[in-house]
Amino acid sequence: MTDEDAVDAVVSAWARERPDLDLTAIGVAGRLGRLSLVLGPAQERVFGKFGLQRGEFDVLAALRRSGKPYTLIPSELSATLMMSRAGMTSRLDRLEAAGFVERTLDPNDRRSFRIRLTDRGFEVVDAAMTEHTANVTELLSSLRGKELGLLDDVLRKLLREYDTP
Amino acid sequence: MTDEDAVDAVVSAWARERPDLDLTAIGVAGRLGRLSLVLGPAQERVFGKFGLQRGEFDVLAALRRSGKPYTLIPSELSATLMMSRAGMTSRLDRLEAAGFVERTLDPNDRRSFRIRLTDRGFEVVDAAMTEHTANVTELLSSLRGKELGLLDDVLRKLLREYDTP
DNA sequence: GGCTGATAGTTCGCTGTCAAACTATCTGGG
DNA sequence: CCCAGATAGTTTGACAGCGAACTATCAGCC
Repeated sequence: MTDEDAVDAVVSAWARERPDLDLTAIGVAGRLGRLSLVLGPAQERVFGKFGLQRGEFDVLAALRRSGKPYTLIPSELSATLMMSRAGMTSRLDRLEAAGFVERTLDPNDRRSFRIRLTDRGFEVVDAAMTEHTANVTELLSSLRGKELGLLDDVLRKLLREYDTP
Repeated sequence: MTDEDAVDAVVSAWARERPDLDLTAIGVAGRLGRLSLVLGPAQERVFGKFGLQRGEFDVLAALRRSGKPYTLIPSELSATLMMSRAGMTSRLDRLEAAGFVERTLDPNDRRSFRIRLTDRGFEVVDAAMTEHTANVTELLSSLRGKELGLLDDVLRKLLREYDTP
């Protein structure tokens, strides 16, 4: 025993104070929250090495994996990255100032732009992605093969509720 | 088939563009991130009904579940909630202004304070916790009994790496 | 064809958090 | 005892993100 972690301590404290509640789900939610609180900074450290923050990497990554010509529209970006358009504007400002993306006019829709990855952006995001992948693999390495797949399945099932309602 | 979700699409796009990478872990990390991006706001909605935001609820909850006399020290709070002390100062300012906590002097250490839940704070956090618990149970309700336990086990194993190094 | 509503992006004001600098207090070694 | 370093909390300055208001453009309907 003494295998109690921080979340177990929280749950058992609640069980003592609020025996009327069913806390089964609270423990899982607590672990999920705590995990992203730990995993987030652990990933940001890698991005920081390339002068990027998480959100900026996400933009470059979306452009990179879209394939040639590495071009997307701001509203596509803000939708797939689940953030506000206002936030996307300032992210793109930063990325453009850093020389990682270019804004060019969209001939079909003069309200919009085309965001294109520059050569410099391409190089940075590829290098960052290589290291990010290795880092995440390492971060999850305590799960042996089958467990990782199991976790993936459960998370997929959970996400299905929200991604495609 | 056609059971591809947003994360699958991201992973297969990466697989096409970067066949040199082992993307096994990226999918899991993506799902984890996306899940908290969805679950976060879903929980905040409940807290908002009580005039609280997530972080403020966390403080009140920590005080509440600590049991009588519902009193903790700021540095304890910032440590268990994994946030900076500067941030805790302003959270406590807000909570004190709202009448949910009180700052009283610590007779043993004049650098420090005792943060105590007021009666009003007690009522609010108890009501919020009741609803929060029901909400989280609902949010995770797509997982049938065994799966929930399974997820919990895997997350616990993963967290053990970081919580107690 | 021109008006109405929807859409794309930006600007503005606000807020929560952080890191670093600062003050006050405690503590342990000499 | 006292001084150096650690510790508790706050203040300050900076920043990313959000929602709402705004401008410009598109689309479709009569």
